[in-house]
Amino acid sequence: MPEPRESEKAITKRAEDYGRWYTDVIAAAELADHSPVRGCMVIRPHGYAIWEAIQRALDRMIKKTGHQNAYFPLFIPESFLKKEAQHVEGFAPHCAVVTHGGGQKLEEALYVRPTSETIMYTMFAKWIQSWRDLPLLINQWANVVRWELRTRLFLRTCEFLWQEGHTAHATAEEADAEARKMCGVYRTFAEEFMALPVVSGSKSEAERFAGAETTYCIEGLMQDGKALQAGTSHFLGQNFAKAFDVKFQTQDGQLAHVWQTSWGVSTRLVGALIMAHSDDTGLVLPPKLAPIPVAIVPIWKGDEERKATLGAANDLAGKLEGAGVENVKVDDREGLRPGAKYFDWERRGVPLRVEIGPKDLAKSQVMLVRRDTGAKSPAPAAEGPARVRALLDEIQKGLFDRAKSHRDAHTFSTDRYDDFKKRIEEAPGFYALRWCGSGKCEAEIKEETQATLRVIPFDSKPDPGPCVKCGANAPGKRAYFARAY
RNA sequence: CGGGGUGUAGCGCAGUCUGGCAGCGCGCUUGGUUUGGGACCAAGAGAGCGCGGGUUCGAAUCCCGCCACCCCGACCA
Repeated sequence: MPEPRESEKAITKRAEDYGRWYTDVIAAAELADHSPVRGCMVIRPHGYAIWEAIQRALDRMIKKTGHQNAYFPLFIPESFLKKEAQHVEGFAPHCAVVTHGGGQKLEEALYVRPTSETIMYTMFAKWIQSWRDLPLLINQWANVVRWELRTRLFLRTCEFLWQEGHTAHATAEEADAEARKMCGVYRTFAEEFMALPVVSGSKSEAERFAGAETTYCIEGLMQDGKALQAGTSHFLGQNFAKAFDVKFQTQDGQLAHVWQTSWGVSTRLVGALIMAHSDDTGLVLPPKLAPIPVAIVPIWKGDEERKATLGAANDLAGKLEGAGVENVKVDDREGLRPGAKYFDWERRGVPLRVEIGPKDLAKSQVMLVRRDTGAKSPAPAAEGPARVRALLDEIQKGLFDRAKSHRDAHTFSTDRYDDFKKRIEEAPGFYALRWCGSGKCEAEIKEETQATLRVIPFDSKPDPGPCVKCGANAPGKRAYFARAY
């Protein structure tokens, strides 16, 4: 690809400064902007359209697994938040609190929700009486607020959008299975829609959600070798049920607390998408989540050619819509030369560009250009719609494969601590290490290497041996450590 | 919250040391010619220099205070 013009702000090269590159890509693709309120972002139309695509696909999956959407209040009475000890300890310091309303000081302060366990389970307690009311499977799409000190667009902002699922079950086994199931749903979503390979598994005690018994997660690896938690799912045990008195009568007439789960993904996924696939030219989006999967650029000289190529472009767009490819964009802008249009769509991450010029019309063909590889190939006009569909599938798969080889190439294993310490500097990525399970070793590793325990993968076998840090027996699976966002 | 940096037109910057009435490129507007990888010509619009004080005949430039944002570390989806 050609060098950007000097006069225009260039996108910083990834190799030069990955953080700045990330910011530049977001600006160039007009995904989001910093708001006047510190730590908060404005999601611009193109960025929001990506979130909507994520929502559309994920909402369908959540409903297919039996959950229903509902909506709970933004405000949570202070006393609710304080009912579960671990939970309040984890969240209270990061909350925004409303103390006044209607010009008067409130009797009880209202917390702006950092997550909705407490308000939801207060209601669950009212709704659940019998085992027949279980399982209760609720999801909500909402905004939440956490008073973060250091923020980055999409990855960490004080307010963010997310989906939070909350369920109640009759048995621990069922609830744990639910938490695992939803982690699996996230994994499928990440891999099939985002083209992002992830490692799924459980978190360590130190990394788990405040108030949970177990936290499961999916972890992706970004192009710079840093890990990103892309989704979490928690088995809450009866911790909240006891705090909020969520009880039901069993089939044999006993009174029992429910077993619960909660799980969520957020607008952080948009950040993951950006960092997983984009390049030095700008945004690269997987076709399944691209607001505009195909942009058709007619090329003309004079009115006659304009009419002919624009006509062919509109014709193809119509056929694509008919073939199930929605939101195809015909770039009929006057006053912009074709090259300028190419750059424009490339920056915005449109997966496939179709060029139709007089030469193509003469040969009854269209020119197809992939965003991910830059490969340009002609296709007979009659086969245009079919070729476009096939190429979009190829791009979706190609992005996943590329991300997966990158992930695999940056997943290492070592048994020597000094080796790990050295290599995490030179080659960031996942490091599969034997770990004795102690929080002390985990904390020391973090202190000394800035790497945290990201995940203990589901699909790996126990590999007993000495703990990489203390040498004590590590009987279980290897844990994946990485530096993370 | 600690360390570093930056605030001048929508964006990127120059001007600040050595005070003298704000400039360049891109973008934008209008008209025309263009259109197979960021078009060209012409004419325009647009900021009073992050905010508040001060010093001075005069402050974007000097002094004091504050704020915001960015980057790097401690906490989190």
